[in-house]
Amino acid sequence: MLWEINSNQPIYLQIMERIQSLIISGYYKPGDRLPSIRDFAATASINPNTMQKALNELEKIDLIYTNKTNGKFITEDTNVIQNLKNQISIQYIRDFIEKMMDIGLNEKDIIKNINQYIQNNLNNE
Amino acid sequence: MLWEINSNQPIYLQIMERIQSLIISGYYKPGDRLPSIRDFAATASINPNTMQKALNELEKIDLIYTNKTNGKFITEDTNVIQNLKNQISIQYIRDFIEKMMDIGLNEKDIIKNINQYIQNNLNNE
DNA sequence: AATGATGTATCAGGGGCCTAATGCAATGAT
DNA sequence: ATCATTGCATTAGGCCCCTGATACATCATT
Repeated sequence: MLWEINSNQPIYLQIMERIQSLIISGYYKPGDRLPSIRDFAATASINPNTMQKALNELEKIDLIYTNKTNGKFITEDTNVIQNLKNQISIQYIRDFIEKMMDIGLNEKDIIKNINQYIQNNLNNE
Repeated sequence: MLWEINSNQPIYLQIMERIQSLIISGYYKPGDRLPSIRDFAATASINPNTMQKALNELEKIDLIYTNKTNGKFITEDTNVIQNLKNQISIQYIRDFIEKMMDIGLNEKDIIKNINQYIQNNLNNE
């Protein structure tokens, strides 16, 4: 698993989004136990305090919960996960289209370009 | 013109990308003179130092140039602009697809979702 | 009962970003 | 010549982020 850190955004937000994706994609399943903060931080090569901050963000939106001193676990409410997945995907699309239109491309350009990109780069099957 | 500032990324980078889009989209044309740093900063409601930092970034990639004490101007090399536009659009597509796949969507999902979004939200003509 | 693992909290130091306030050199306009 | 404009540079202060170190309470295990 990769934990690439880009310098232009707070690390704790990048980690937050990364783990969020792992949950939404199903890599981590409802009820799964996350690694301990210390282990998790070591794996991601960041400070435990920073990892804690990232996990707190995920707890704020009910994606994970804490079981006393047993650790942190993925929510068992699949609706929370599915709703977030829908919301995030729409947000990604919205941001993407906005950026593309900002540089002067219209709907047709966008559709054409992305189809072309996928044809050229992703159909390796 | 809107100058929305988001808190999770350095302001000078957001301003840099914003002006870059204005050039790429053709709002600012080759040879156009930009507002003075002081005026530009006031318009965007940021500090002149921050605006200067943003403009320096644009100058680094030869998108603008400085004419002594006359001000800063858009490059007259249309190739630089066109190449950057191509590069940026590919980068946006790449980042978008990566994020979408990170949350568990495949190529077909992506194409389907974005087509659906455009159908529902952008065809107001 | 003792130990280890876990979450949680705090403190100090450093770095980057942003603002505010100045100052300076060069150029164009008057 | 004088003045305003412009780019450019510097300094100081504040804020947030990140790290490193440390400490504490709780729970499960032994």
